[in-house]
Amino acid sequence: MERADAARNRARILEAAAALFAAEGAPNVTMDDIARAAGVGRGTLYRRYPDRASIALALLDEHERVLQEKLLRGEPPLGPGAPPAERLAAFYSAMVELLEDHAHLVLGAETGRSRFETGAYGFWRAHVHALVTAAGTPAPDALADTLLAPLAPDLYTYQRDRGLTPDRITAALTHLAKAALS
Amino acid sequence: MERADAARNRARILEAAAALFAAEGAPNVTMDDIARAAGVGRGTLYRRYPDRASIALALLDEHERVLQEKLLRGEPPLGPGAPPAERLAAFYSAMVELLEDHAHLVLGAETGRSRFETGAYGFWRAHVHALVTAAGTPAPDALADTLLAPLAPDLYTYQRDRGLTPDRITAALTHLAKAALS
DNA sequence: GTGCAAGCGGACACGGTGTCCACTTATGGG
DNA sequence: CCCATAAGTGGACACCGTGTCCGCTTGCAC
Repeated sequence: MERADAARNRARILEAAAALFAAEGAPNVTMDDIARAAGVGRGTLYRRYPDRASIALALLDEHERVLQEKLLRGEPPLGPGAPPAERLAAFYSAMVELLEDHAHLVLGAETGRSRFETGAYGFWRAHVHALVTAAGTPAPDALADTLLAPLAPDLYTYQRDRGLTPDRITAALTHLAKAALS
Repeated sequence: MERADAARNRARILEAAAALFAAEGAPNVTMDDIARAAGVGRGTLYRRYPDRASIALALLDEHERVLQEKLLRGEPPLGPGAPPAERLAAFYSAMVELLEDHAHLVLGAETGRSRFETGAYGFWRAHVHALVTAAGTPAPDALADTLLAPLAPDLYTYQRDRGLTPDRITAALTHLAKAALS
């Protein structure tokens, strides 16, 4: 059971972190900043979240769960029922939305390889792997990662900064999905 | 004009850095390590290379130039003359070879977004963009980045660590190339 | 009200980065 | 051949972020 003050502090930490990530960009926010903004000590912060990535993960968790639920049990084409190529295209489109809303705040903290170690990546990977296998393409193991690569938060923010619109990125991904799983 | 001792130190720095990157993995090597191994002071090191990424870049430069030359003026299918889909597949294959030889040593230093800021990425991007445009696909701007994403060094080392072989990765990329630019 | 464990927070040590400046040395002109 | 000079050198230093540790506080159950 969690003590009341602990719960309150957890909420304050997440709230403060979300605000700071949004204002400064996740990589520019230090653990110290977060602790100070939340009005807690460093020790308290580290007790729950050993690093920035785990805070980002906690902030993302809810949004990811919603999408995961839709993939497993939602309506086609996102959920089961549609042909693999269309399910992949729908997944891409949903992920672009998710990135558009949250990449600049949060995903920036998942720098480099740590991205692949998260549970979320495992889920996306399993989903795409199933689609790829259903479509009967060669080397499904490798192809699943390959098809997830364009969703790297780093790449997305880079593309957005270069002036590409979400629509245009989605268009490219839709073409890719249809072509790769035909 | 560069003084003789400066040239000698530059060579020693690059040699020491290459050895350390190979032995310890690029992210685990500090600037101090490199300076000590090269037998120069920190100031000397920083004078030429302000960070690890610039050292990695210098080490990669030669290999990248060779491939770039082949893309511009080499034999088909890598060079001009073959259909876009086959040129892209050949490019993927060559990049996998390059990653296999050097990713674990060097590309690890190009962490996160800095990858996109390098001249090399610009070159790959222009090349793929030309192929994509020639193939007449929609949203060529976005698609060029999308098709380069699977070559991220982070992803490559992750796939290799998970047991995927270069052959298998190349197979997935070949399928992707043929499918995307048909 | 009281005992106590969970929670708290700031002080601390560590390690890496990047800067700065007094010293050294190669180089080219006299 | 030697000297003036500017490029080059190297290590000391200050700064910053991280993560840990431990004495104190506080909520909770009885």
